[in-house]
Amino acid sequence: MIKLSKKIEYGILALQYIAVHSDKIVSAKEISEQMGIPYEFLSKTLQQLMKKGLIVSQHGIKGGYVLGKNAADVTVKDIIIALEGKASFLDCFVSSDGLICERSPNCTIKDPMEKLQSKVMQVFNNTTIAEIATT
Amino acid sequence: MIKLSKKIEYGILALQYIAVHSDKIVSAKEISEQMGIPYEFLSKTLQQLMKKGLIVSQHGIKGGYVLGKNAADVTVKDIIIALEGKASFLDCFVSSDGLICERSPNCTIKDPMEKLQSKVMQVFNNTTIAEIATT
DNA sequence: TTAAAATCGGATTACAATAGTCGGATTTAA
DNA sequence: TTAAATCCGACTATTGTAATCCGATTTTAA
Ligand code: FES
Ligand code: FES
Repeated sequence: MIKLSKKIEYGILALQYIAVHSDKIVSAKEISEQMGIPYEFLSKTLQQLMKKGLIVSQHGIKGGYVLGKNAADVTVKDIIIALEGKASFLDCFVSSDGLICERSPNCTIKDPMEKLQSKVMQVFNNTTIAEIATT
Repeated sequence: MIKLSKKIEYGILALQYIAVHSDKIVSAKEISEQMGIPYEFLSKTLQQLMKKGLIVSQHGIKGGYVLGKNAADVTVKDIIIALEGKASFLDCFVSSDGLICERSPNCTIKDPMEKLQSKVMQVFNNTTIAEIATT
């Protein structure tokens, strides 16, 4: 299905929460409770976002997370890539890893599908956490 | 993952093939062989498209499929809905079935996400089989 | 110095969706 | 009457998602 995964959903909710409460450090526990997200799963998601630099972590008691970059510079596409590694519609369109579809040489839908994909990615790339946090 | 399912991929490939060969009736077997799609799975997919009127079937020997409507009037969104029932990003955004997300009453991402979704759906709705078949 | 509260991270499990298969019934042209 | 096709339900296999478990490490503060 053309559906955003729970992980993406949680990631957006968390980033939005962190952006809204940018005056303090927020813990995974706080986000989990306030947003109704399973704690362990959320922790994993936050750790991934941290590794990609979207948020910065503070260890130890009184620790938690703050944004790693300006909310206006974090797009939904960034979040998807941070949490799922890539954002592409068809496996054969991921040119980076050496995947070659058996239809590839003379595929009849490749070009139009790539166009479609790039249009959708533009949409994802034009929606930022700042927008989501203020709307 | 934000990925089109094989079923959608096969559906697009098949519809495009049928559109290109609109001078004749094409069988599931022909599409299967020409496009490299598992026959049984493709058959199921074609039957679904038939039920939704995107293609018309002809029983018996010398049977097969032709388009059920003008190729310019069949969008990628139509195909997704025909094969997966709906096209939506988050379960809580499917207002038709009575799903209510526990965050729903005062959800902080609902509005911006709905906007995002409608933009993406516009893209899907602006790409037709006619375009895919001729590009 | 010690305890508490937090992040970190690997491994594992449970569940759901996708992808594909099988067997048989029905239709239709030759 | 036979062959080639659609039709249809049930089934299986595989993958991906979602969630959990357990322990280690870091840091603050009493
Ligand atoms: S290249 Fe794989 S379907 Fe076109
Ligand atoms: S209504 Fe479900 S996440 Fe917003």
